[in-house]
Order: sequence, then structure tokens, then C-alpha cells
Amino acid sequence: MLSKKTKYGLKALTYMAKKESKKPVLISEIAEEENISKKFLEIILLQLKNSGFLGSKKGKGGGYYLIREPEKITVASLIRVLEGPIAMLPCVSLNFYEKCDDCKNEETCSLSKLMIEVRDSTLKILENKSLADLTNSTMSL
Amino acid sequence: MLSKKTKYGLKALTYMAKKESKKPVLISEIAEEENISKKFLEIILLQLKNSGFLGSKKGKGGGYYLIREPEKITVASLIRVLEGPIAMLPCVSLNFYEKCDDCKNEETCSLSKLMIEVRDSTLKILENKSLADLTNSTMSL
DNA sequence: TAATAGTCTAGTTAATTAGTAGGTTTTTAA
DNA sequence: TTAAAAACCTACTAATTAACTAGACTATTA
Repeated sequence: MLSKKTKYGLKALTYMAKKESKKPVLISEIAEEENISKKFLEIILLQLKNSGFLGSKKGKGGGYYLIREPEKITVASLIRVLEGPIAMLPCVSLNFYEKCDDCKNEETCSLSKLMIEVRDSTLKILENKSLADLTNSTMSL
Repeated sequence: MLSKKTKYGLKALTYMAKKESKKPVLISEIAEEENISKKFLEIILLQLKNSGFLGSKKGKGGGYYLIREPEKITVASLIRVLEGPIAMLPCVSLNFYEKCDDCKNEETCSLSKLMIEVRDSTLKILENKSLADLTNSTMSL
């Protein structure tokens, strides 16, 4: 399951991507429109800024804005920043690999092959879906 | 990510399914072979018993045994019992559905369609993979 | 220079995870 | 019939994470 942080982050970015104008968007506006705690959203957007997805401007007329084009931002990359691993087990994660301390040898582990299969089918979707895809509600399945 | 409980449970059941004889298997044997804390494994196997996957026998010569044939037990059903929802969001879970309290309407939620897609591709794998599939290490991908 | 709006520090509360300790009950075999 | 075996039950615990909250600080702009 995705944490609320990840969910809120994705919703906030989608909200920003939907806006035509390039003007900075207020945290408070997003918080209100998407029913997210403003203080919590502050933390999330700051993290997305520090990860290179967002830029910000302080003071009046300030806010957050997308640095890259929505088409160039995959959902997979956002989940990795907000949530961490996408795989179901650390030992089959591509970006957050961790060795199993209980497995005798990973090659013969009964679970790892299955979990690699699940990981790949999930990545096939998430790597090919961009923020731009989230903005149009008539997204093809 | 799957919890260790789920991972241990799947590994323990796989270990049991691998055995040819129908004789009960000791918790302590599984714990030792799979490097799982025995006390923790007790809890897990008891839960699998209460969920109808395992039977047990007390006393000497006792232990746990599979009630159904490994071919008839899907990995999806095991994960649901041990872990809970397979979906990435409660609002797209088939077996553990929960309404989003922040979404204005679920139909137009940008995330839900994507998460349904991920859910379905994961289920396609996990519903069609049985305990028996986990026992042969030459499982086809 | 005052209002605006992001940033930083430092918490809190509740839930979950991953166990541990130790005793009880049931069954089997000597 | 009794002792050992092995599951079962009750009740903790420690560590981590999730989901926030409060309040002060800093930069910008009208």
C-alpha cells in the first residue's frame, strides 16, 4: 500500500500539472482543493523540491511550480522518491536493493522469481505513465 | 513492500509443500531451515491455520500440515490473509475496499484508474500462481 | 515596511512491526 | 500412567514509521 504522503504528493503534482499557466501554485490552494493537511503538504512539496521535481518562489506571488514537463516525469520516479521501493521485497528491488538475511541463496529462493515478475509488470505500467497521463481523466486502460 | 510476516509465511508454506510425505512438519524445523524466529513463526502458522490453510496436530509426531493441495492455493489468497490488501490504494482494493476521505469523487480521481491498472496486472500474476508453482525453482517467467 | 508565502526545527500521537517470555493443553509412546 | 513432545495462549516490549502539528524564521514583492 502507498502511504498517504505518496498519494498526496501524486495528487498535488497532478493538480499542478493540470493548470495551464506556469505561475507558481500556493501550498494552501492545493491543500484546500485536494483536502490535504497544509502542514503535511508543506513537507511533501519540499521533499519534491529537494528531489528536483519542483521549484519554488517565496513571498507574494510565490508558490511551487513544476521544473520539468509533465510528459517527462514518470509516476515510477515519483513513487520512488515519495514512497521508496516499488518491488514487494527488498531483495528484488532495482533501486533499493537489500540482501535477504534469512535466505540461504537468493538464486534458489522460491519467492524471488515470482516477486521479480510482479515487479516487472508493475514497472511496465508505472514507468510508462507520466504526470501528463494523470491529468486527463479519460486515460486509456 | 510485503512484511516479514508475509514473507515468512510464504516461505514456510513453500517448505511444507515441498515435502513429499504428508506427515506434520515441526514449527522448529521450518524455523531452523528457513532462518525464521520460532516464536514469530508460531504466530504466523497459527494464523494460517485459523484461516483454513493449515491443520495441526499436538503432541509427539505432531506439527502443521497443508489442508488443501498446493495446486489449489493461490499466492494471492495467502498474501490477502497474511498481509491484507494487494492494491496500492484502499479505494481500489477488491477485498479490502475503503473510501477515500480526501477524494471529491472517486470516478474522476486521477490516481484510481492507474492504480486499478496496477492492481489488475499484479492480480493476473498472483491469482494464477499457486503454492505448487513456488516449490519448483525452475518456474517459468 | 507590511503582508505574503515558503523553510526550518522540533516536537506529538497512534499504529504497526517484529518480535520475546513463559506458561498451558493435548497427544503419544515408553 | 507418566514423561516428553509440540502446538497453543496470554501478555508483554522495543523500535520504527506514519501522519501529522506548532511556531518561529527567511525571502520576496507591492
